[in-house]
Amino acid sequence: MADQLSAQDWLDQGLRTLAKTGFTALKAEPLAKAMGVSRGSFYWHFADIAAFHAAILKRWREVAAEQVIAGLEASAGEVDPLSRLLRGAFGNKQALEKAVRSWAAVDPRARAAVQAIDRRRLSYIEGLLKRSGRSDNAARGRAQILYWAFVGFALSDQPLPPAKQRVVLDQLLDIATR
Amino acid sequence: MADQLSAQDWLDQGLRTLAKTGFTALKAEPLAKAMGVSRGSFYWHFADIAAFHAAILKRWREVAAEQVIAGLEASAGEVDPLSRLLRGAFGNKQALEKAVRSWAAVDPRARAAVQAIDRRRLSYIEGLLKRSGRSDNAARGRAQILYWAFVGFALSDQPLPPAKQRVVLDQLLDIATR
DNA sequence: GAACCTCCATACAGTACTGTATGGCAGATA
DNA sequence: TATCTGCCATACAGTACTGTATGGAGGTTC
Repeated sequence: MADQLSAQDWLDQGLRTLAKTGFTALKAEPLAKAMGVSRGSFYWHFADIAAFHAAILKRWREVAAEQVIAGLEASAGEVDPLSRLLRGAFGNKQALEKAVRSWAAVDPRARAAVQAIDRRRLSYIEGLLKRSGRSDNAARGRAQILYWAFVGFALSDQPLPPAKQRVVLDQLLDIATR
Repeated sequence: MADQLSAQDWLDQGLRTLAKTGFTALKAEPLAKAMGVSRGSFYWHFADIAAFHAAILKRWREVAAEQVIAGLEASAGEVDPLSRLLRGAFGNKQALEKAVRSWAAVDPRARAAVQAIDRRRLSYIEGLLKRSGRSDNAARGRAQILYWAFVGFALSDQPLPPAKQRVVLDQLLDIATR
């Protein structure tokens, strides 16, 4: 990060504070203060707050589904991808996921982004379940339930003790593969 | 609702707008305008915004767990309570649930309320599962997964078509009772 | 019927923002 | 070296709130 800022720098900072403090902190003045510049920089790179929000959501959509799925498919073959997906999803903090979904309850633009991501991920999980030999109907239902459980996990902020986490993960895999 | 307002009237209006517009609408001036009075009434019934928020959360805690559980236990006996619980939970809109959980991602007081409710409901579901003959370990894991799924459902705003909803509910009951 | 007490309106100062207008500075361009 | 351009600071007006102070109308009490 040079002494000159780019729009990307603002987006990175935006995603960080989004994950850390929530969408209510996505405002020009506090962000500028956190980056050690004035709002003049902000309003040079973005037309207004709405444009900044839109850019943040667009950036999130890029990272949220594609990156994860691409990473999974790339290193596929060694283990069951569904198993690795569940372990990855239920093993991390998901702070950004939580912040965006909280945002979506209030802002229709965030809601649209979340809905798009949901469709993308759901159909991906559904495909994985079918690939491991489920009927269309069963795969659709299981995918929905597993994904709901992930969203619930992401929103809940009581990190399970590792022992219980293993038990829950085993049961999740059992539900997914039975 | 007489022409004189009570603190309870303000709380009712607060819960309505919370479910409808989200926690960002819980402000004195817009609420007063919506009720056709001035903020003078608000600041007579509540010390400040923080006190109003605390009262809203307290009220939500009263309704959120106790009312549901009490209603279930009262009319118990005819069907499996776990089945009725799931049908009730996954069959309604849960707009208030969504609003409060979104709030909890930003405000620590809302977060505390949600955590308290989560513990209450989780242990209740766990008890139901044990009652129907599960081991402690299995009941704990299943309860966590089912509850996560409920939270995910509550937060998601794509109402399933009734046909798919029946499929998902059957699978949920299968997961719960198998 | 005069002193309450409850509930609300109005007016004020203060805060935390947004967006715009303008000017300046440092480096690239010619 | 003069100019131009990309990036930022500063200053201003405007908005949407919060909280407080004060007063006033209507019913209650003695």
